[in-house]
Amino acid sequence: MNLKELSARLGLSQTTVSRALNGYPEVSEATRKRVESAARRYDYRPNPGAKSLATGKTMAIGHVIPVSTRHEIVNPVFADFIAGAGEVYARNGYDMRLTVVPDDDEDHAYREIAARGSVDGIIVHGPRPDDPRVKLLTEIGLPFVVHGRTSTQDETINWVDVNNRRAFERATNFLLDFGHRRIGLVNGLETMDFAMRRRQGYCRALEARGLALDPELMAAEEMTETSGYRAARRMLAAPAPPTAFLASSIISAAGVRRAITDAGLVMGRDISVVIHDDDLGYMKNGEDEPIYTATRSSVRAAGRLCAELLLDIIAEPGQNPRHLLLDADLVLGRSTGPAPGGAGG
Amino acid sequence: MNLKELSARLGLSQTTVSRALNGYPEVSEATRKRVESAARRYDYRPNPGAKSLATGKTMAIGHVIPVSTRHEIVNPVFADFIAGAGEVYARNGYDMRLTVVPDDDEDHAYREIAARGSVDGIIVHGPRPDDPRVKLLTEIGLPFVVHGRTSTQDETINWVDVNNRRAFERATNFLLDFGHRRIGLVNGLETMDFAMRRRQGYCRALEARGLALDPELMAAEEMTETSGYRAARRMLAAPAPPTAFLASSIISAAGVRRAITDAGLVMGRDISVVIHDDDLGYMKNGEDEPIYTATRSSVRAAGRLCAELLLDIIAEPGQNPRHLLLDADLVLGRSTGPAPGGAGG
DNA sequence: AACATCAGCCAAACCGCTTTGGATTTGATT
DNA sequence: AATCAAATCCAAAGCGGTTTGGCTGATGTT
Repeated sequence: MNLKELSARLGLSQTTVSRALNGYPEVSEATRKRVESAARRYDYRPNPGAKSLATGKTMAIGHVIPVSTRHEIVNPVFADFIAGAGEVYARNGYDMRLTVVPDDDEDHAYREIAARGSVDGIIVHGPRPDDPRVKLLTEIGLPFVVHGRTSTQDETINWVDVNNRRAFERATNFLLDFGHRRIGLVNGLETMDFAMRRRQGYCRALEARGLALDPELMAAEEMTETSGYRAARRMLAAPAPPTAFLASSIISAAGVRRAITDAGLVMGRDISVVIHDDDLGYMKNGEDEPIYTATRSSVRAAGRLCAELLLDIIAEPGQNPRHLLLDADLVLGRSTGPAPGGAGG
Repeated sequence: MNLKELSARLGLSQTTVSRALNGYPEVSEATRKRVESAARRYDYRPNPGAKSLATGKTMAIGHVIPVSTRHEIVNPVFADFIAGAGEVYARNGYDMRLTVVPDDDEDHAYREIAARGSVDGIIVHGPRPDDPRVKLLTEIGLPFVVHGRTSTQDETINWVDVNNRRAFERATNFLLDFGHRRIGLVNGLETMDFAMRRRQGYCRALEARGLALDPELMAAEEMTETSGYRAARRMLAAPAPPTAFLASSIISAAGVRRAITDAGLVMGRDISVVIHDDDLGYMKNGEDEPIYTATRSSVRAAGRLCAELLLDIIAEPGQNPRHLLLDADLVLGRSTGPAPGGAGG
């Protein structure tokens, strides 16, 4: 069923039917009711291609999902982020368009998407410090929101981010207060902006207490169980092993935990662990009481916020850039305790 | 840059330029070269809306991602599945369109997608036994491939599935051969077709040896760490605890493992664990040597196969229904051993 | 009664592409 | 030289919507 048929059946012009359905005032309430009920009866849906051609809007948002070229993995937070964003799109009649791309080819993918003009806006995932995609999209003039930040051009663009530095500074201070002096950082790849900030928070807390930074206690790898395991095992095997770990995700924390168990230690008693918890649906940090002490910030909520912000920008262009800096909660779990034989807080 | 401008610049008609770019023979090689180089120079891309309007094809595939209404979780295998399918789409110039939907509203979502006609085909996720979506899509005539099976209409439709029954039957036999007699099944929700088949495989193996089925040893919940933990803890606390577990995913296995550790037992020594391993990129089952003994089948590969099959069907309609039944590998890890004090295999 | 106003509707143009049905030119054939 | 076929190219008609610029008839004003 298309517009032509529908209007023929109604004995009306296409103009009137289109206007009736799109809420224009030049149509009497009586006819509008009649048109709407007919549209429902015949299950009429405007063809999206035709509509986009006529209006210039595609009612679609593009997401580019980078796949790590090195390890063929796609970041597991995407599932939750997408779920959050998808909710918002569904509520607003928007479509989500996904492109899966090796992470060394992202620029090309964005350029491609922009040139084809098949979306009204883009959400940028996994920004690097000083990310070239930002300049690209700004030049093109395609509305976009960055999930995370890019360090340099922050003022001029729209983004939603967790206050990663603050979160890790707090987590580190928490451990320091417990008397821990050697804290192992099991971070994500520090080519990612968020991982860089987390390390900054960690370092800042240590330096504020006049503690030296030990490169042996800082790992930066993909956030997988295996990487977490390897990093923690290496640190634990060193002459001066850490008494606590700070892990960048609940998944790498699983590896950290395995290394701890392997070493014959008990988490929460012999050794403390604090994680950053993205509050993933399928990887909850416990139920009522958290398993791990954590800095927590829901990535699904971030997805929602990014999508809402983007739709808002599309609806009302020309606003000043907007930023949402979310603070992570510090939740207490059973994975932390005083440093064994430590000096105390 | 659109066709009209491009052809004006070239001093050719839109017809000729369009034909040159789409590989039609009615155009001399010389002009084709000229057109192609101009298209490249001006970075011309045909407008997808216009193209789809003119051709009737959208060059897009729809995926509906159900979100559990009960626990707000989206199945973590999607990330990998989508990565696999996305590769194939990218190679073939197709777009992926995602819709995120509460899992009690999926039918409506499919109907909506079909009515709007914004995709050339659909991949059906998470089929239930005798799933109504299959009938719906068949009626509508939209090409589709099911990831998994629906038990009843299997012969008439296209699907890609792992031989789940066989996999779990083999896994159970493996444990039985080791002398285990009480094996706890930590399954996914058995409203899912794949989970049902897994239980069937488990039961069949037990019955083949004349062993009674104990409902206390069968759990069927969402495949989260927490659910796995709860199920395993309950079973371990029972009067006659299991000496082995069969877990439906590496994530619920993490919970099983936590319950085992909590009970003061050592996995692989005191108690055995076999898992089904979807070979998720961010949740690898070890590196060289698997952590868990597992039935392994890459969900990412399944995504690739589903997409390839669907594109094939779209390109050549009217073929007989095609089925791909993938066999899972049984890989040996360090999580299994003989039943303690058991009768031996 | 003459005129302006306005609500309600419509015909036709347009969005950017593909494709049908010629038109023109070229080269070979007789 | 006349004829025919093949090779190239083009104008125009869709595809299914939205939107511009009228047109008509009823109402209100003077």
